Amino acid sequence: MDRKSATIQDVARVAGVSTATVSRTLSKPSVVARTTRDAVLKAVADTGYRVNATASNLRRQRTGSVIVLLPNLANTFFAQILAGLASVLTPAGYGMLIADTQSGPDPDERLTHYLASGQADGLVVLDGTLSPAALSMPGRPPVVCACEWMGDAVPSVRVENERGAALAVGHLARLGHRHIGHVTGPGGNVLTRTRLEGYRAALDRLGLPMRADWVLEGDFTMDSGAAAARVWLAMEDRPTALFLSSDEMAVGFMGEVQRAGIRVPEDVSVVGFDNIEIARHLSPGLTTIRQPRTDIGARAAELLLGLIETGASSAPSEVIEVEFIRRSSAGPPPKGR
Amino acid sequence: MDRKSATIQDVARVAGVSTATVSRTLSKPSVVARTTRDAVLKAVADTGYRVNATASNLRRQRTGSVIVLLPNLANTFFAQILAGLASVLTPAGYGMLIADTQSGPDPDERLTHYLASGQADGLVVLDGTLSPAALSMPGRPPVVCACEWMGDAVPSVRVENERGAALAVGHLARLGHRHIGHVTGPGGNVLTRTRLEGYRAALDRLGLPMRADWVLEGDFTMDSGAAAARVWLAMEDRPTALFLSSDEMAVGFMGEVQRAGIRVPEDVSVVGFDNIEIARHLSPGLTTIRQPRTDIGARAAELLLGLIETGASSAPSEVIEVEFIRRSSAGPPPKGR
DNA sequence: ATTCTTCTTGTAAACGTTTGCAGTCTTTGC
DNA sequence: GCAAAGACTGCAAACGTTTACAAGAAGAAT
Repeated sequence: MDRKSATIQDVARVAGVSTATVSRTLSKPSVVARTTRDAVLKAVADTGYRVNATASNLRRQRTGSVIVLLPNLANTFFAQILAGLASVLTPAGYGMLIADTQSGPDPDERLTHYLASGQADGLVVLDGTLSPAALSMPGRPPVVCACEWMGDAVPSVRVENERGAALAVGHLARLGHRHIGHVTGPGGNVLTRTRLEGYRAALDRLGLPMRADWVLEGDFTMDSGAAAARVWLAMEDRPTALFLSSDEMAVGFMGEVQRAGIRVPEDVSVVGFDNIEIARHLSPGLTTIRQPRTDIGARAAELLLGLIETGASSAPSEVIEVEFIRRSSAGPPPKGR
Repeated sequence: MDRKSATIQDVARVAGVSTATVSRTLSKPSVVARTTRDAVLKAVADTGYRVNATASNLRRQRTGSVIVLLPNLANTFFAQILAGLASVLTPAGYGMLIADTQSGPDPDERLTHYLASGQADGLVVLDGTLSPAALSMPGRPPVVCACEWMGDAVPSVRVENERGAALAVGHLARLGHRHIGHVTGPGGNVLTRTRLEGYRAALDRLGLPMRADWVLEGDFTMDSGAAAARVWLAMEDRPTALFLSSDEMAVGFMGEVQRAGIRVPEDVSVVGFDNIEIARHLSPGLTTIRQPRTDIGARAAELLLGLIETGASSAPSEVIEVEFIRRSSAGPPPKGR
């Protein structure tokens, strides 16, 4: 193998054919004759030729990569979705460019920037707080949302958020709880709204009261879970169980109340959402709603590749099933409640 | 703005200059006259021109991206390093391609593949189990290791692992522990070796016994921490304190012993390594050694960019400070020990 | 006035592919 | 035996930049 890697010209020379034939052998082998095909493949092997992706992309007017826009890379949740995305994109020959929407000043502007920059053949948006308005640009590359979503303009892959919330509340009710609180995600987030709605609807169906002061505002982070715990601790009339809109918040909540001497689930029951890896390693194990994050990523990638190949700009969204995971953080309410 | 984005030709025409001048205005403005420069910049603004990275890369014989090889994307630890890498690479105009070494069959082969593929201007390796032999290829792009390292052939960014271990053991000893165990990382890993060595040396300096059966084998995961806990629970003569080579293992360990009714730190003291986000949210808060992961990523990226720009193939490695974080998972040993 | 710098700009040749078009050579149908 | 169809292959023109080289203009030095 040479210092400089072989080009298609080298292969053509060695095989005694034109570069066109080499290119065709590699991209659509069916159109080239058996014997020449073999000769070319041998020459490819001999020279150690690898197609230069940059040149190929330039000629084919594509970039060979997709951009993933996410709010925060340093978050388990997104990392696993990334893994799912990568599992599809890499084999398909697409690179995955990561962009953190939080690091810059104006997230919306960054979205517009990436759409216009022509740096990518498609975008995956994991940050539902971005404004759909930015997407009105003509001739923009296809976009897919994963987990969160932005109206109906953009195809998305999401889970059954309402049903997840209903499962959580139903489990608590079945254990005997009649005072069930909720800790939400950040305001304005679709997940926040949908899960809150699921919680509300489930209480309604079960004939249980929903008290406004039992709905605490969080933002999906552990810190906000801990903050909610402090609010809960200070309450006069505490709910005996809480459904938290994310496992991270549940972790923060449990840690904080436990450090205050409260026992879970004897004194308070907790149900989370996500089933992050740590959930089963806590003490007690965290009862939660599983979202298959790797699958979500993989499906989103497939959806996007479909859009890219067909040139279509819209596609049906997908909803993936959630699963109730029973562990030990939720139990019967304390006596007398 | 047109449907098809403007090319350098369009800008040249609008500004009434040649494409060469446009290119120069954008890359080294100093060589073009003030007045023409302004005209070009105005034309750029008017046409909404953005340079086509693919064409630019082809001409400049580079790819504009670096590949990050990591063992497991779905891991908090790496995600945060990625964030650090991205914070430097993105502003510098480099894309970041993620490759999971575990997903394929032979990790070493994948390293070789990426080195030879010419898909990237440089590589960041986060998986120290790869073999340095793969790097002997001539004319390969520069490589930098982060966290882990591979002999002296490859420049790396790492933390003071031995000192970290010594801090952990020192703290436990100061609390009065004389029976200090250790849970290691996976065999063959440099971090495993170095931290084990730090643990051993610290015990030695303190005149404390080191018993082979108190050194348990783990692999940095929560599961392996839980497994170590089961081994510890079954011991006749248990150490009163453990230093675990990663926080994830400490989480797994604490959860498992707590579920068995053991209290931390009253019955057993625990110190981890990494200071992952959850450490302060556990109950009790996890005492640990902080590694600044975002910094590690950022430094590694800078090191790599340096190598790429200068064309050098080696550079001095960097060692970043660790910090002892005292929380509540380590306390005095039980009476009588 | 002539030659030499110093600045600034344009010309045109790459970079390594892919692909429409046209040409050659077989094969087939009549 | 000839025309038509089919199967392969090569030619050459893109794709959108960057940059070595040359050339022109304007001032400086002789």
